[in-house]
Amino acid sequence: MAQRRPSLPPALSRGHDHHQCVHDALEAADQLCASRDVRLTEVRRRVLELIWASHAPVGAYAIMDLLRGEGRNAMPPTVYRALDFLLEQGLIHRIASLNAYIGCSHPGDAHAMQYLICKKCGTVAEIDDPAIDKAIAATTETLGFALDSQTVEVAGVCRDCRDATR
Amino acid sequence: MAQRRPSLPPALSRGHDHHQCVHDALEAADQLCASRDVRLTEVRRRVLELIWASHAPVGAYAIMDLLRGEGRNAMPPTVYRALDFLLEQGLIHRIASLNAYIGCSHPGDAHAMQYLICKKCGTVAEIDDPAIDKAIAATTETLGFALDSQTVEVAGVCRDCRDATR
DNA sequence: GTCAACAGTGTTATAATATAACAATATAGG
DNA sequence: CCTATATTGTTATATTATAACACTGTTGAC
Repeated sequence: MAQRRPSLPPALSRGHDHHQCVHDALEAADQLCASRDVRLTEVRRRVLELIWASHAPVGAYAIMDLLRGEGRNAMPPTVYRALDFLLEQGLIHRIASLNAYIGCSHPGDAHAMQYLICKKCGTVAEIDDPAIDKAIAATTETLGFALDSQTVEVAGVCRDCRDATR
Repeated sequence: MAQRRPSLPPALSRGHDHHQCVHDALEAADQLCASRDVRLTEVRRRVLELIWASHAPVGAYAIMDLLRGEGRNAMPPTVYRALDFLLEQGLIHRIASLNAYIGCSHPGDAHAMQYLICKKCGTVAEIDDPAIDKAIAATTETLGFALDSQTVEVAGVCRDCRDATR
């Protein structure tokens, strides 16, 4: 039974209340931007909301199409500027291997960038495993490499998708 | 003194015999392809050699320009096909965060994809740290995530570049 | 309030990376 | 040699991202 299993990140928990996810993310974004005295304008907020529409990463041009579907005359720079802002503020992350963007599940907190990417359902779950972090820090230390940032992208099949094919 | 320091991957060892690197890589590629009964054609071999020209990753279009400089009339598909072949055979890797390609330093061996990317000199060193590997395997296991492939891209400044600015 | 300074957005054009589709050629095996 | 298949050539186009400059809205000094 699901509740007996190790606790999953919301993204990997099929039955989770996603409406709550989105609500929390926007709330957190509002507060974070307020506290930093930066402006979460309408375009930026809407882009963030569209990205949070699912836990699968969304491409910049997909976002653009969604904005256009809403009657906005969005051109690439509009979208990329919003994405740049959200990236800078740590509200979203870019998944390099997919050229796509996902909402950050714990903005404001310092954290490594570690992602589990399900090849079946497309979901990307952000995890924060100190052991991975430490292992990387230890190795770079040994090699005299000054670590700035690290990204771990793990591709595979999530539990729900494995269960579904049984 | 360099010789007293922990041993570095060749890519991060400024004084290393790079001609030897290239030679070894091509030799290994020849043997690997022969043993697998696949053809390391002239284009493919030349692309591999161009990628090995440095330990910094090279973009597909840069390779194309180099081929053209040699009188070949290379178009994008030519380059991408060669890259696809080399990727399939594990002779090169793609650095997703840079959209660029580097030679694999131990083709044929099963290995994780772990890269140290120096922001100063552009060098990318492939490392193989079992601790990182294990930490990732442990976490995915816990979450019921079936691991297919993993990429670790660490950005920072390599030892030589740090030393150089002192 | 008004105006200047700056942040944000609109708009046009283009750069950089990658693939589709089909024709031509080279290679290996019968 | 000849056919099947792998490889390469060629043209066109898709996808992702940025440059450059004009316009608009917001904020703070006065």
